[in-house]
Amino acid sequence: MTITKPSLRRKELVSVAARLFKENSFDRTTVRLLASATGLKSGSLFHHFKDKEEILFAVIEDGLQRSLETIQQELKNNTGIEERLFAIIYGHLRTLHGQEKNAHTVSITEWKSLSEESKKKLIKIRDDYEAYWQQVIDEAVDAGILKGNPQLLRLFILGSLNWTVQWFQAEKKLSIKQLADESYLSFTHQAVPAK
Amino acid sequence: MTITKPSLRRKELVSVAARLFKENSFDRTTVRLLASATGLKSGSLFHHFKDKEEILFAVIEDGLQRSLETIQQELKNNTGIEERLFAIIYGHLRTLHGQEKNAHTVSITEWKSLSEESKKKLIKIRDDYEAYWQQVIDEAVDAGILKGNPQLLRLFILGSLNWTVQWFQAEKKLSIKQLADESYLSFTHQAVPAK
DNA sequence: TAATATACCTAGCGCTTGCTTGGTTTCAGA
DNA sequence: TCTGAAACCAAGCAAGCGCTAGGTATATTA
Repeated sequence: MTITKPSLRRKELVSVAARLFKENSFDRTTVRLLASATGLKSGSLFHHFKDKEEILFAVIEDGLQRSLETIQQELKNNTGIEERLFAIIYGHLRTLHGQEKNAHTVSITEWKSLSEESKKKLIKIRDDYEAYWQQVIDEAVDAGILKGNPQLLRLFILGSLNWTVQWFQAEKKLSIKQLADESYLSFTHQAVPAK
Repeated sequence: MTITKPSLRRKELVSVAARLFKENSFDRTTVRLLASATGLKSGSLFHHFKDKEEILFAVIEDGLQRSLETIQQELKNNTGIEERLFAIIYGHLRTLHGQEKNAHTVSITEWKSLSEESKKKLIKIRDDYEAYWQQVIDEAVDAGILKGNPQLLRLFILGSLNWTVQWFQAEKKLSIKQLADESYLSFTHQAVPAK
């Protein structure tokens, strides 16, 4: 076994880094800032990570993994196509705006800051995630709930949801649930099915 | 008159900067890189701009102005609500992906890199732009072409269109016109009206 | 043709960045 | 209680950053 289980401190660093990367961007978050936010000196970070990019990698991996698990769970618990479509939208928005939201946000906004090598390692999780989405959208188009090209629909819907990180603030005017309701309505032209 | 008309060189710098800011981001575009891409030495940039942020300001101002003029023109040439909705979508996508696309893209992706002071100066153009959008969407909802809360619809539609900068490459698989068609279909559930 | 402003270059300053090195503390297991 | 590894710190290096100062070309106008 070469994989060492992440230490408590490492987990803390990933969590704090996620917050800072979201607030200031990866480039403008210095190792000194991250260190002082954790009560460490800057040099000590490199006992836990070999370089700054490895921190970003850990954050994004965490964000992708979490969001994947969330929608897998959502889809397991819902069978009807209307329920499934709403569930995947809601799941996506929950990991973007709920608790521990920062990592998923960073995995979207800072993907471009990863090295090509890192992208290669993480693309599998992303592809998995998108495959789940594509499946649901294909079904929804077949059922006549959505209209248009399924692949483009996936990009349009995910795009509009991802873009919410630019403007949505949970519980300010709208709850995450309400946001999901409205998104569902905009794309399907019908209200969310009552449970 | 305190406003001096921009020199040829300045225009060239803004255009090249737009390209580089889009390709590498503002933070990772050094003044040395921009200078050498224009055949200048790094110090000479500061004869045209007082600092690096002023370059970003000029790029974003250009991008906002251009896109505003485009949709104003589009709306002037179209009267029916279906045509107007399609026209504003198409106009937005054209400034994002057509010729001179870089500035509009940067005005979206690098807005957060502006100082608060700069944002204040430019927010007026952005507000104008969004007001045109809101107007069209309000009309479309009234006419029953779109379903849902008009304000949120604006955010969802613009979000999905803005997100295309992450994945769309003009003329590779789809033309900009086709992309606009598909977007219109996804949100309205009906095909674009024939001219 | 001389005067003047504009455009550019050379050289480098001062600062911040990610990261390293070498030594010290902390703490779990024998 | 001793020992070794893991976790941390103090100090600072090398490189890159935005930007400046002072001088030189180039072009315009009188």
